[in-house]
Amino acid sequence: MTLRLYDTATGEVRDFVPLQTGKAGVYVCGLTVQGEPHVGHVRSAVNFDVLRRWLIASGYEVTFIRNITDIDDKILTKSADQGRPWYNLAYDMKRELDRAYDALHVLPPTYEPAATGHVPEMIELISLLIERGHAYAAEDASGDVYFDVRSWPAYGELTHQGIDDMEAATDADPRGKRDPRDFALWKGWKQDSEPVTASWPAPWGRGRPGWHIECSAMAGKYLGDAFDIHGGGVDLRFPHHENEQAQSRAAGSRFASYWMHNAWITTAGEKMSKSLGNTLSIPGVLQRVRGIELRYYMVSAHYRSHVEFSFEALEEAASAFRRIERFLERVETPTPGALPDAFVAALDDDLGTPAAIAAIHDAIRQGNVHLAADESQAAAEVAGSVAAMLSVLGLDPADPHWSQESSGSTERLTTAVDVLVGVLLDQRQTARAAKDFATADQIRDQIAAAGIEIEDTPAGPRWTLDTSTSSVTEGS
RNA sequence: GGUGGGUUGGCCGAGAGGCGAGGCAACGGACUGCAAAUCCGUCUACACGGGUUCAAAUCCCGUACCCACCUCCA
Repeated sequence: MTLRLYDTATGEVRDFVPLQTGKAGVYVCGLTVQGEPHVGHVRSAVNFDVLRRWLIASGYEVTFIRNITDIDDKILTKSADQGRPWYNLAYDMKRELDRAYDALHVLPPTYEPAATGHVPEMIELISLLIERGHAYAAEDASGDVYFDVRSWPAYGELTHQGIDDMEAATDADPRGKRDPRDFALWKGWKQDSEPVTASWPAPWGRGRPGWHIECSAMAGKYLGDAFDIHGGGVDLRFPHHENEQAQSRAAGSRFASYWMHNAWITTAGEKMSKSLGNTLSIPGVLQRVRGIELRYYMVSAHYRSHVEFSFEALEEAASAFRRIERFLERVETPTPGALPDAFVAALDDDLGTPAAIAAIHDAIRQGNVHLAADESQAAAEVAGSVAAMLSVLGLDPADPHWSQESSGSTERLTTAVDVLVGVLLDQRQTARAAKDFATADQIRDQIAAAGIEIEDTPAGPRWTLDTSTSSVTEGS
């Protein structure tokens, strides 16, 4: 069984053949840190995190690079509006992003290069492109440097477009471009509107790097002139990835062997208005469900499928996930288990996470049957297998990462609640033994009103927090 | 205009010529003092119109509607 991946460049699912046996180099476009991360941003990160975990589980030694863009027009504009240095805004938002990644258990990359830390590499690359006749300094006084699209016949190959078929750029300002589709590799410093801290010296004058050149320079530095997989959101295919590939190849690199793009997650056809944007920010969504449940929701759809985000669907996914957790909780000590063939086949088929999750649910039904039949050994084996599958998807509830949030005081609180609920449950058991069911039910209702669910099991009653009732009501 | 994708049961969401993915919800049954959890069962869907085929949700042609990208975007 070999891993097969959908490659945007060829438009088909094909066998993954790494450049070096047993190794995989992956570059994923991270974010421009200019605002609070929302569910859409994180979907990309989660999808490529699953890719990474699966490569590792399949025996690959993975080098995983995900950049951050910490200088661009928006950052400069926003920070100016907010009256603070651009690097402070970028840094704050970067920390916000880290928190979001962490909340979703997205593993830290091998390295996370920032654009501002790689200006010399970019200047070197731009110089090379100029030397080779694929880039030129603007024919006006802007100080910009552009990539010459017409000098690279393969331009458009990634997205299967011909230059002449592209809509003429409506962007009003052709500046000193030879062709409207030429894109900026270097942006000259605008003395009157941009802080000097946002500029770097270069052979063609002070300025800052264009967006596309960043990724080419950083991917080249950390993964070499040829690497296996380049990923990002669908919207990045053009122009970002097309441009990246063109400039890297024009500079003599082979660049990525496979291009993977995740689909969008959107809301009911509406634009992300301010109010919607707020509720879809990661901290906002995490007031409704736990991070592990949000991750399950994202993983339960295929990464190339467009997802229409809704809290209803999210809650539904959370319910499904709780079924998984309940099974795991009922098994005392899982025996380390292997990944079922169906699960492996699912992920090998272009990361078929929905089928992989179906395999998990199949195992759980089987495990529940074992539990019902009091076959604890068999159940423990199933639980081990389930845990192994969940772990590959970053969804193992037993992973210490997920309990990180509960600090020592939370643990003590849990213990305290356990004792208190225990007292009530003892009273209820006494009432039940006396067949005083009215009292027994009254006690259960009181406990339920506090958000705690009671289950009577052969081993006695047990309580769990009722996570399905949202602790937070929607604001108006 | 160009490029890419979509329309699946009450809902979410897979599949991509034949074998009822999976989940959520609902309903019936078992279990329970009653519940909950769990198990068993029920709900047999693929936008529309043609065509190919022994066989089509899946392939082909056409129609409708939707979305993304071609400008910053995960």
